[in-house]
Amino acid sequence: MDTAHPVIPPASPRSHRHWRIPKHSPLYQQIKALILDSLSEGEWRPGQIIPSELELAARYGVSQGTVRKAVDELAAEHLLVRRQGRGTFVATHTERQTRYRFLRLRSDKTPQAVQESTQRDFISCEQQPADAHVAAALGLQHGDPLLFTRRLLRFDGEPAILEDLWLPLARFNGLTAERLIDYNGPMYALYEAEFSVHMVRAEEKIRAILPEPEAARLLDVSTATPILSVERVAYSYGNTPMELRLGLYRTDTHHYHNALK
Amino acid sequence: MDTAHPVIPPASPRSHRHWRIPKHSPLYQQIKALILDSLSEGEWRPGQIIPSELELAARYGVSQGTVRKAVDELAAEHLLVRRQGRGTFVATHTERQTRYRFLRLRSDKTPQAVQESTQRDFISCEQQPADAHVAAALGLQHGDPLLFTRRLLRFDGEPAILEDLWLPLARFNGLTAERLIDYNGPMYALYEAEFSVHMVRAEEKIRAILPEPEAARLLDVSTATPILSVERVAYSYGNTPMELRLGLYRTDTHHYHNALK
DNA sequence: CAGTGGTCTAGACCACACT
DNA sequence: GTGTGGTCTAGACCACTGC
Repeated sequence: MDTAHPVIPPASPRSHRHWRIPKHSPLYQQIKALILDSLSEGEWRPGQIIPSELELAARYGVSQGTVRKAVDELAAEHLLVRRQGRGTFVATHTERQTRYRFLRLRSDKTPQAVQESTQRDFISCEQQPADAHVAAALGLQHGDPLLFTRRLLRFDGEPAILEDLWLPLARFNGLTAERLIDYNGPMYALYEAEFSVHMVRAEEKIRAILPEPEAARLLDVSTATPILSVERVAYSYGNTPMELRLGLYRTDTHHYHNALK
Repeated sequence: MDTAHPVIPPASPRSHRHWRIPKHSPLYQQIKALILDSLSEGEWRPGQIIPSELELAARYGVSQGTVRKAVDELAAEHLLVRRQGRGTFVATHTERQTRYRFLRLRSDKTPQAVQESTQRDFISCEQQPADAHVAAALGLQHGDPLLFTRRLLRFDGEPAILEDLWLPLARFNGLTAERLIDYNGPMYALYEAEFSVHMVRAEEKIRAILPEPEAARLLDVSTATPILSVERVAYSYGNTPMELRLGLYRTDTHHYHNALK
């Protein structure tokens, strides 16, 4: 087996080590970092199975327990998914369970369940240069090419979210407006399937605002109806910002649900 | 040593076990539940040290590794805090790090840091019977006695939050209005110090609203300024709801920050 | 120095899934 | 049955804290 990323000297694996481990960081953290590298470099793609714990242990020249601790943490961070008896898989946003992981808007009537019938209407979808604000949020240069999209999301037919979305074209290989136009589904699933981009985490800034006339019209409310403004930056593996969203949420019929831990 | 909660027969600890473990749930989960019991029964109070891993292992008749896994999970859930070389402690809301764990409002100017200078003005503080809404949220009977409090929080002198708060008197032993009136600090710290009530988690419903004239006046905004409405139920150890809050957050100068993982 | 949590290993066995 | 992750144990050593 090719030891692609030797943490440690090529290494008699079986016997106790008597040479010093370079005590920079714990071994399992180094293993975690190596697995993360393989993820961000695309060695294992979203949805795919990764090598078994014993294989990884052999590959990195450490014990199964050490690999286990590394994988445990990556699973806790939702980067990997363990399935007993089957193996360990690269996490996805496509499964039922994780499909709407970042969507916090709930209906006032059925506060428990996640939205079932979601309808998406594209309002516009075009290439744009980055203005100062978007460039700052996404770590780009002023004027860098973006794909801009505006969509209206309806829950059970009722307008619920008006969402603007900016994607840096340089980070989505082969993305075009046409590609998105007739896609109807969660964006994060598309990113994974078409561009091997997996969103790991996101940060939101939430405010109460009054909508512009155009937004009010689309959301089917008056301009005097307060609206929740949700600005989100989503990050991929290396803490690289990949997407900026500005969502306008109707909270007269819905609410934003947050669990504090 | 008194084995107060024997998971398993009193137990020859040293030799390998050959009797069957009743495979209801993993051993470490049972240990976790026992530790949780000791926490909710007050055997170890907030801030106090709990027995060492080896002591717990002896007490429950399991290996150190099993105790470790149980404690690891409780630490991940912020119920315990591990300190290398010192011991394991019952988590508190009083430490610098965890002081404002549930407060998500950030200044637009200094989005990173947590609020430094917070001033609290009590507006009212009185006993009340529970109405239908509060009773439902806190799992009480209609009419059960509550302590109601309204406070205005200022950040750097500027009004930022107007907060209503309901506490079930039956669950706060010896709580009186007088006790709160001249207290100036985070509520959760007071609950721990005075009533041994530790908040473990909370759930929030967030909406955009227009404020009533009275609220607008106190927050020093017009009644046409949209305000963030944050309804929070906070839970103690046994998922017991202990507190209902209704916060009105100014988001013209601040924003609600949320990290999605 | 002794005592604590933190890391690492090795090996046994269990529970589950696929074939 | 074989192979996977999940649990449990035992023991060695490391890193930190406080006496």
